[in-house]
Amino acid sequence: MATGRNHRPATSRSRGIPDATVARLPLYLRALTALSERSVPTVSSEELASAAGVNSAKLRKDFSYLGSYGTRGVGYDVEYLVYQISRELGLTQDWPVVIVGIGNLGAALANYGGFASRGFRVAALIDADPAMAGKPVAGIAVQHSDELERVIEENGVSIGVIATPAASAQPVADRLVAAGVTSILNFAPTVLSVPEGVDVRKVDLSIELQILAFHEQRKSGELPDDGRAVPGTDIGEDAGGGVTGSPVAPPAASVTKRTASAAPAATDRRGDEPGNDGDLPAVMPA
Amino acid sequence: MATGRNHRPATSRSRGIPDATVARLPLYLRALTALSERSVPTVSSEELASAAGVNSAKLRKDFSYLGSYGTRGVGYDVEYLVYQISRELGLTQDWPVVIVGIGNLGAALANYGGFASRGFRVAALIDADPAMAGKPVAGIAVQHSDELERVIEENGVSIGVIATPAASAQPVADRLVAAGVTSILNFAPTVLSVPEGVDVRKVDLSIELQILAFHEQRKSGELPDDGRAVPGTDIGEDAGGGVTGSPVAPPAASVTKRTASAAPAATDRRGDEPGNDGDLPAVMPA
DNA sequence: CTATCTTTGTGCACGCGTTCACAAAGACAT
DNA sequence: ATGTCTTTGTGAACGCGTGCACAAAGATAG
Ligand SMILES: NC(=O)c1ccc[n+]([C@@H]2O[C@H](COP(=O)([O-])OP(=O)(O)OC[C@H]3O[C@@H](n4cnc5c(N)ncnc54)[C@H](O)[C@@H]3O)[C@@H](O)[C@H]2O)c1
Ligand SMILES: NC(=O)c1ccc[n+]([C@@H]2O[C@H](COP(=O)([O-])OP(=O)(O)OC[C@H]3O[C@@H](n4cnc5c(N)ncnc54)[C@H](O)[C@@H]3O)[C@@H](O)[C@H]2O)c1
Repeated sequence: MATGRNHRPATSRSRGIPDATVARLPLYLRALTALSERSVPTVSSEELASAAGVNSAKLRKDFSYLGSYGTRGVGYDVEYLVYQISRELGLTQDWPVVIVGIGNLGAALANYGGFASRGFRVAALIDADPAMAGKPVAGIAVQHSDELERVIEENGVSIGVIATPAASAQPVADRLVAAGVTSILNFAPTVLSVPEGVDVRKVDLSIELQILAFHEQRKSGELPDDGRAVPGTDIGEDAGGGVTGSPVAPPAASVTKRTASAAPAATDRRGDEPGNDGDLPAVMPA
Repeated sequence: MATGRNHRPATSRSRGIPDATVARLPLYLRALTALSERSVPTVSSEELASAAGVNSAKLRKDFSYLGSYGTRGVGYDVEYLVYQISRELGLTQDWPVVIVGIGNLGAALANYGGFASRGFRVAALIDADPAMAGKPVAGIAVQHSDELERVIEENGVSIGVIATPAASAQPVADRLVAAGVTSILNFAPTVLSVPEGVDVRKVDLSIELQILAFHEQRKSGELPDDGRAVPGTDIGEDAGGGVTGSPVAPPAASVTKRTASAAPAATDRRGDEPGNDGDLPAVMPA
């Protein structure tokens, strides 16, 4: 999921390419680029789908939204398809990008080669720390936040990347938008509020890990139901596991007659067995 | 959101929580944690939904999968909900994690505080470069790849993070899986092939930017070649981004009578309008 | 030109996810 | 108790995305 979006007609897609398809185009493009470098002239939907890690029917349907670029009995012309997808994604033009917040992550992003190779050009690196100003990162001198608006306007930047601490993300986003940016890639763990017409996509490592943890818990616990899954991973016993600290207070009655509703909660759970309300020592958040 | 699903029969979710909901739980948890720190006792679905950037009806339905933890006429008990969601996500236990590939990105990840704050503990940092061995990154000494299997087994690691170059990703994934890892977060731009039962989530900056570029292109009104102009979105934008270079080579008839189909492609495109922002997952299962 | 084989393009059905809308639960006042 | 007001929990409708299955297009061989 991308962002904390709120605007969205929902029934607005009257002609465009489905969002799900757009999200896969870069995947196909990557696979096609690899084929192109090996001078492979054509590929079947089956081969390409396999390389991209998707279902071949899905791939064909995706391409059908772009038009009929394949040849029955043969497959797709690699070079031609690379061009068509690039064009559709808007990669046939140069996209200047600004990265705001040149800390650990921002610096890594600035050094990332995947930028330039796809038509994205780092127009500027911005940081609020005066001590950073002038320092070269990835061959580009970091500029102070004061330069933000000027840089955006002078370079016609429409895409901004936020890699500042969470607390600064919204203010930075506001400035980016005010200066003309209409697309933001946010790495800070916060929900950004932006005006209609501005796209925000977010990348949150913490969320990804939590999703993995959820599934991991099911695997080890083996109980699909309500979960008081128990540790003891399948693999070699976990020494490190176990209860460490106890940042979070156990359920317990914190307010009102919560105590009552804690047990009765079993009344609604679908197929699960009652009497659980499992209470394990809590370890976590902050 | 969570769209492309591959393994995980989808139907196997039996009485489980929908994937889309699982993906949002961390979002709710973050918002709730913030409220908790401000000692707010209860929240209504409306308030919390707003803080998490989602629709209130969706939030209520999401919570309904966990059970009936709200009180009509009042809302949800913050502390209680924090605990329930943490438990459901498996955050009440400690998850040791290994990061493989301590380069620009790997080092940034190692320094990321969002790890520990959610119950994830960096058990080890692994890199193939002998020169890196022993060097401390984020307070932890980097270990050579040879130690990979031992570290995983000794710590009962079940979650691995790959931050190596694309070419090394698959081999690293194979070793992780062979050693017992069953969940992988992949930052390398490659499709990983893993056995059934192993979850892989990927984060690809390049793909995110390309998706943004797609929408950005629509906003600026011109659909190169085949498509004609589209009504401007809203924000009086300045066609941001001056067209500079042309990263991608033009079509050119490379095979057969391709030249003909270039124009006729207009036959299928219907009319559409922009405005929609795909809320697809920034990260998809792979 | 006809037959056969390959692979695309897509109609169709199905299931997940989103959203609306409202009955009912409970808080609170009288 | 009874009534009013607030907010949850969820039934139901709907749209999107997925994947099957196959007719048709085109290549290729005879
Ligand atoms: N490091 C990671 O792997 C990682 C992973 C996921 C998310 N994040 C998130 O990314 C963000 C950055 O992480 P980091 O590890 O690089 O942090 P960091 O502290 O190393 O860097 C933050 C940088 O932002 C600058 N900054 C602060 N306020 C600013 C402002 N208003 N304008 C411009 N610059 C400003 C600071 O000077 C600093 O250089 C954080 O929100 C973090 O939660 C980081
Ligand atoms: N830097 C970014 O912002 C960014 C963004 C998106 C994706 N990525 C991807 O993340 C990966 C890492 O990027 P980076 O900028 O940190 O690269 P990098 O070259 O700085 O670091 C890669 C590290 O991996 C190590 N390595 C190589 N092969 C290995 C192996 N087989 N086992 C263990 N370690 C090995 C190298 O020694 C090096 O330290 C790349 O695949 C890149 O495409 C990076």
